[in-house]
Amino acid sequence: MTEQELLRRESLQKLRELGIEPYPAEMFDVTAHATDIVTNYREEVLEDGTKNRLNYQSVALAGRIMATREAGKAMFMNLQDSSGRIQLYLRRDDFVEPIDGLTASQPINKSDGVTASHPVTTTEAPMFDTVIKKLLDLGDYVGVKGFAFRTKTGEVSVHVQEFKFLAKSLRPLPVVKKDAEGHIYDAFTDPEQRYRMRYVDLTVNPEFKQVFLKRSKMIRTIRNYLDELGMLEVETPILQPIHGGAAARPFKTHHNTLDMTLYLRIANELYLKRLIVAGFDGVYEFAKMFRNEGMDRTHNPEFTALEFYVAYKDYNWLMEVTEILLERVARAIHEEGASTVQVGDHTIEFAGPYRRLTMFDAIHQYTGLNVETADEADLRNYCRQNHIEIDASMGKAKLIDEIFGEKWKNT
RNA sequence: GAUCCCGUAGCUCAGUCGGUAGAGCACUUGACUUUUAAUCAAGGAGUCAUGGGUUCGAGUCCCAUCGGGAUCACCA
Repeated sequence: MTEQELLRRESLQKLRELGIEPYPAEMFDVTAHATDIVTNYREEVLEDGTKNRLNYQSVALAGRIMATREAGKAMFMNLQDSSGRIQLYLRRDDFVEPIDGLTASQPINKSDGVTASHPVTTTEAPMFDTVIKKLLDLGDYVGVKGFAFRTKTGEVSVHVQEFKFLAKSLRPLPVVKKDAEGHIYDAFTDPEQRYRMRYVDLTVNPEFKQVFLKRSKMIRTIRNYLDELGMLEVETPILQPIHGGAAARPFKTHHNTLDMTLYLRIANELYLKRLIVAGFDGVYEFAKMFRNEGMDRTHNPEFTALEFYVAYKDYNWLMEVTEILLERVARAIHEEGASTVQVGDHTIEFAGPYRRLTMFDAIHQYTGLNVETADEADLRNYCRQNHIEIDASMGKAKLIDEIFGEKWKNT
């Protein structure tokens, strides 16, 4: 264990000795979220200059402590909950109640110069001095109760009156800091770490939650549309005795009771088609597929695919459905319902109608090659000249497919 | 699968010509009652991915292995 992990276990132990449960089982009733308060907090300035706080005067928030700043007998923290971050303000004077088992720390001997505006108390504040200042670590889950206000530097904050541990964090979190100009320090950027420890990535880079939210919206939009078209959502076998429906290397496993080899599906196509044969007019499935092949950022050994199959329709119908589906998905992931998506320097318009052309026309238009009049030898020649890999087994149709794949899909 | 690059403190990184292992943040101790990359003072923290080689001496040079990244090929 690292030094920090040992220290955190020590603070855990000390909390328990003080009778403070670091992992309470009872519910903490959350009544507000960080972003709502920051966005909607209101206050008015009265004629005599005093401020009147208008809302969020009794709130309870829960989240993780991501940063602390000590300022003498006050303390600032950043609390991060599912909505975002908000600053907490804690004052020593608010935590003067004794704690069983925690006796006299050093008396405060700075009481000589007490001023009226800052009534420094000589009372002990064990909750503040020991528990919050010493035994709290970055990353701890806490619940706080208090009221919203605006600090003199203008930041909407929560003045904490009650502080409770909800779950002590035993491992240090990468600390990402951002300065006033937006420069990011100590960013958690290692792609390996980010992919394998998504829970850490999402904690310290919460903006990536957007990816999860958008994915969920996309799936829900597709599901709603296909349901609207009268299709039935189904689930088909993942463990298959014969891995059909695609050409890919499968993961292999063994069923003990049946004593037989099974494969994780590489496709669900054949089972969906059987359901059409069985009499359903339309079926679809969001299906995890498993392919035991080379992987990179865009090729996951377990990836999710959507397939749908319908009876009595044709490709014209499918083109229309595809247009509508893609446009709906594009609009769904934008707050303002935009149908365009920015990819690098390109803006892609997902709203239909899309240009429609045949495979032959597409090839002709983008390569000048007329595959309709060309014979097999012509096609082979073209492939050789354009460095398209082919082999002797390929016939005319396959050669056209290869040319299309190389020249059109990449355009 | 091919080529190139990377692996040093919890995090992000520096480390010159081969000569005692460095910085910021995080952590520990202390000061500070509206701070915000808080600040100030002091301190602790490392099997330099692993194994081998060259050398008086290797984080540094060479070889191998492992892990990762980028590009290309293939696939979705």
